[in-house]
Amino acid sequence: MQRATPYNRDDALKAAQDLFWRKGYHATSLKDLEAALNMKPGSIYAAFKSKHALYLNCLERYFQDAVADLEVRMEAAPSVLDALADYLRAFGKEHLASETPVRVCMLVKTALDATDDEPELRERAQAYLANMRSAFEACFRKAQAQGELSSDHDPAHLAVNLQADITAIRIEAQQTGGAITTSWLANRKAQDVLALRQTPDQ
Amino acid sequence: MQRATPYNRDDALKAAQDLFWRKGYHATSLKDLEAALNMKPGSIYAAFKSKHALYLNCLERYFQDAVADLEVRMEAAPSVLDALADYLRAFGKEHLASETPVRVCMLVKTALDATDDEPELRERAQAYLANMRSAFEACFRKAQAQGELSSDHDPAHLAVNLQADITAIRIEAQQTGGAITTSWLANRKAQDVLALRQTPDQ
DNA sequence: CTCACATTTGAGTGATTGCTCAAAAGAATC
DNA sequence: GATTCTTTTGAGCAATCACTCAAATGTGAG
Repeated sequence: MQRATPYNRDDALKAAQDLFWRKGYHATSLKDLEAALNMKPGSIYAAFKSKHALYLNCLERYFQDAVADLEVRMEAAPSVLDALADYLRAFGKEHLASETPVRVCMLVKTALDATDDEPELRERAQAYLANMRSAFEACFRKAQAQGELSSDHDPAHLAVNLQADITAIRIEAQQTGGAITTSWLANRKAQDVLALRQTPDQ
Repeated sequence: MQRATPYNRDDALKAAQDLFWRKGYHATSLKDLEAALNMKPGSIYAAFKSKHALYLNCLERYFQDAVADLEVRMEAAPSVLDALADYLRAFGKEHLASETPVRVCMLVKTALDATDDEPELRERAQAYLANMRSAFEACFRKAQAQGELSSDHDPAHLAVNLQADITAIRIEAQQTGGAITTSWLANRKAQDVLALRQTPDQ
């Protein structure tokens, strides 16, 4: 009986997240996970307790990555609206083979896929999505504070709209596999964001 | 051994479609189907051959209903753009308990949920979605023919955008269960459609 | 009523599901 | 090197999966 090198928790979570993201909760079997994590069932359960708990762990990881990505983008950009427009356009870009292809947000996919048998999956996904929405709302508030966005607009509403546009672009991206229609759609939605900018002192 | 009354194929398909639509392909077991269709496994397989084939049958049914619904709406409306705007707003309306609640389009859900193990499900769903997109494109062409829409716009692009907006509204509707944010979003996207209308003889 | 046919039945198929646990293997301490 | 502790192993668990088929039951023709 040979022993594998002790598992690396972060590598395992990353692999599990990618697998769950691609196949969804129900279609992913423990056999699949064993292969992806290179771990035997006993090790998986010792480390993550259950398939359910492992999924929740991956979901949280995904969410935190998403929040971090948005924060980095916002800090680096001088203009909020430009940053959001770039954010949208990024989903429309064809990705190289080495990168992760653009897929539907794992939070959205989870919320859609979860059945009444696992209410916790849906609830957590929706909670994370609400959190992301608040982050977008904060972006628009910042744009207002910087005089880039008229105070006539409701940041909460704009956040709803932005999240909807992102979801739509990503669905288009996943289904077409990065065709030109996706980049066109992303550009169009990005223009909608930029059109919010108020012409100064008019 | 008692015998049930012979099954009604259309009723059974309707029940199966609703169940598949709600739970998705993987999460729906034959036990679930037996209960929903009130049929024993043998009868189900005699009538529909397999779970896979039954799902494809339901998907086609769903698609044909969707096409028929759009056609009815377009025939009844004097203005194409008004009809499309109404179409969008309809997804934002809170539905009464007796009606089917607004859910994510079954075609989209199928395309997202399908794994590489069942490529046919994904392919068929995407083919139906492409067909719907063509129908939207035809609507915009009709609007151009009627002078309601400037010929500057590309109907194919507008169709992509419209389909994206519909998907986004329905996702919002399903997740919030028909909250006011959904109707707000639907109204906003409807306004985008109406904004395409060219002011005559300007 | 009798017989031939069509349809439903439901126990049961092998395969797979998520998951467990006693034993084996390495690491750490003395 | 002996002992203790931690971690991995993988055969195997009960339950469920999609699915089958011989027998039971209804239906229609003569």
